[in-house]
Amino acid sequence: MAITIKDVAKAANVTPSTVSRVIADNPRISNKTKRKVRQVMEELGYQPNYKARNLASRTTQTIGLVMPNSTDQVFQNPFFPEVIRGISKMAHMTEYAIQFSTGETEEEIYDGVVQMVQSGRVDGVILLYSRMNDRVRAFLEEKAFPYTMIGKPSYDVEKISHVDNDNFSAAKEVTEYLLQLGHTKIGFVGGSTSLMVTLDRQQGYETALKEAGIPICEEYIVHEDFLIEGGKQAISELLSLKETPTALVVVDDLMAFGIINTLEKMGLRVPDDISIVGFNNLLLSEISQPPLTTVNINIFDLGYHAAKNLIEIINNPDEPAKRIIVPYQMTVRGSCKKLI
Amino acid sequence: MAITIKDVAKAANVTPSTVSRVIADNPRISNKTKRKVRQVMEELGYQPNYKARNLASRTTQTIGLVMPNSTDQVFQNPFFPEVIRGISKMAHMTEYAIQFSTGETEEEIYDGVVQMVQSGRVDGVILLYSRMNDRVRAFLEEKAFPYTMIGKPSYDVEKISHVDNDNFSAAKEVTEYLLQLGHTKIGFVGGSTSLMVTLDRQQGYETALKEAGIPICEEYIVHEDFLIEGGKQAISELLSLKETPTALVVVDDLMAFGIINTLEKMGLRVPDDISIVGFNNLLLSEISQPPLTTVNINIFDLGYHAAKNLIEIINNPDEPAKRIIVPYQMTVRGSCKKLI
DNA sequence: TTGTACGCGTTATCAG
DNA sequence: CTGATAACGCGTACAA
Repeated sequence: MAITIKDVAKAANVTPSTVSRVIADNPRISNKTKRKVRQVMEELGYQPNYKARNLASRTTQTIGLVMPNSTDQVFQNPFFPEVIRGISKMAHMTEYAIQFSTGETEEEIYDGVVQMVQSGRVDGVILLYSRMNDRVRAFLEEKAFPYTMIGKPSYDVEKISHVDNDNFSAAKEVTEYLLQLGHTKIGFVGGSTSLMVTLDRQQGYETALKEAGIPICEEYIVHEDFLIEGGKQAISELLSLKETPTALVVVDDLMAFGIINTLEKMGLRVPDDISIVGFNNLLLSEISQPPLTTVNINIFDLGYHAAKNLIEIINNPDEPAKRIIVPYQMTVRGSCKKLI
Repeated sequence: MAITIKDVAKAANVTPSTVSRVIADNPRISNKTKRKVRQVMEELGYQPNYKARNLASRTTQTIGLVMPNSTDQVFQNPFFPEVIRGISKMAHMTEYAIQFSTGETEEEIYDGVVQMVQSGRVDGVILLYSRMNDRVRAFLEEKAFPYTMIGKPSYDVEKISHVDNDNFSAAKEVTEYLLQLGHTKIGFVGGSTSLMVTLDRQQGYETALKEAGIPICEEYIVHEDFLIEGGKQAISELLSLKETPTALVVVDDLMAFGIINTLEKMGLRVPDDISIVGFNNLLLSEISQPPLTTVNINIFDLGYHAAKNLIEIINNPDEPAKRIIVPYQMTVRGSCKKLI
């Protein structure tokens, strides 16, 4: 049996409650007592028992992470390790533990979150995505359980704290960049249309075209659920058009890789035959062939601020919702070329 | 206040202990009572409180995951999402939760694990790596705390359950493949020499050469801690030799990408000027230019079996240690060429 | 500034 | 088969 608060109390000639107060650094305990108790704790190698602590204090000091479903390849995106690294950083600083939702299908994940929340395994939850008609979010909302998300909420944007990039502006900016290079036949390759990030970027893309007086061509806009495979699929659709685009805005670097690969198999070259802009700035984007012009969305910061946000919500449930916009940087490399 | 076991007991006209037994599906409770209690639980929407449950039962039903330190880029390796997916699968099936160690530096991680273990946040731990002189392992060992690891233990191989590939044979096989293609000047690019996976693969490489009667050239063996950056570094070292190798065995696909990128910048082509074999078979390896010949190590299975292993250990601490070897497949693609 | 007494929601032990 | 009763280890009003 590990050593408990009672053992410490006995050894320090005080009562358990005093020890408890020392742990909490209660100001009403004399420094002398604190010193003595702490010394005893040190000597005995005492570690508070979280199971008991949590029961008594009704908190867990842990935050739950919810991923999109892992059956699709989304999960293999280096995006996730990187957000988690950001979350982990903040969690460590604030002494929160991190718990993962398990489950592969949407159904399983939903059940997992319900379980996690109802049984009191976590104090709050971060959704690592934002999509329309999300049952998980609906559940959290209904329970009024503390949560935040990475991405723009699909409704009640003002009512819930979240962390996001300005995806509209980012997409508009890259599209304008392609316009400046002389491209007018610009395509857009998005992910699932239920993801907010797809919608925002598409709007930015469309707005840039409109402002340039270029009509939007529906055929130039395709959506794919998977990343690498989706990229392959997308480009074959686009190339089957009578007038093929000369440039593409692609919402994920992995998707862009899929596209570039397919193009090369067909004997087409990037950027000579077609220009491509991606999003995310993965480690690989710099060394790919050609190096990818992309938008660095600062994934680490997204995670870091999401964790910070959530912890604030947990500690202060009645504060107004906060929206954190993490800046992005367009990173010009070698996958775009002036149209001659 | 959520609804507790007492509420259920009252509504079902039984005592809390009976309800508890129904939850545990105790065989000594009559089916009639079980049915009644279960119905009441349903009606009231009762969910067991894990905080209390864990305190009373002295377990947590959660397993802890320990990563190598995240300051290096290792963490951006798609390897991790994939192992975690495997672990998550098994965890979900067995109703275990997953907790993550936080912390960036080795020191922080160590402290995090100590905390996790001492305060009773987890029932067992999976080390997602295996290295020499690992303080974390030493700690677990000393505490006799249930744990398993992915990779070969650096000592007491027979005494601890673990999940691994046969990295020796895999490396030997790919080296032999290069020999068959006519290469004799074959280099080896490994990760940190403190990682068991590096050592095993290096031995496989060396054994293949020895068996072919080719002397091992120390200069052809380089080690780098980082992945992509390391690849860049490694290749510039190798190219500075008077006699440069014509083929390389590289322990990680990401490293291979770094190498290929650097070569291309220098005007050298893979596989025309130099052949390369990687390890891991990431999603990207298939679509990279050229597509990478690599070893598929079945990362998902590694995670899946590690979780299974750990749970068995937790439930049966005295069983002998088990070693699970996950099969690998060499996947020939386009990054190797016959030497003329 | 410290001690007392009780509660947190379950499980486990011992009767019956 | 079921019911009391006592842990599990800690936090916290209330009292002193």
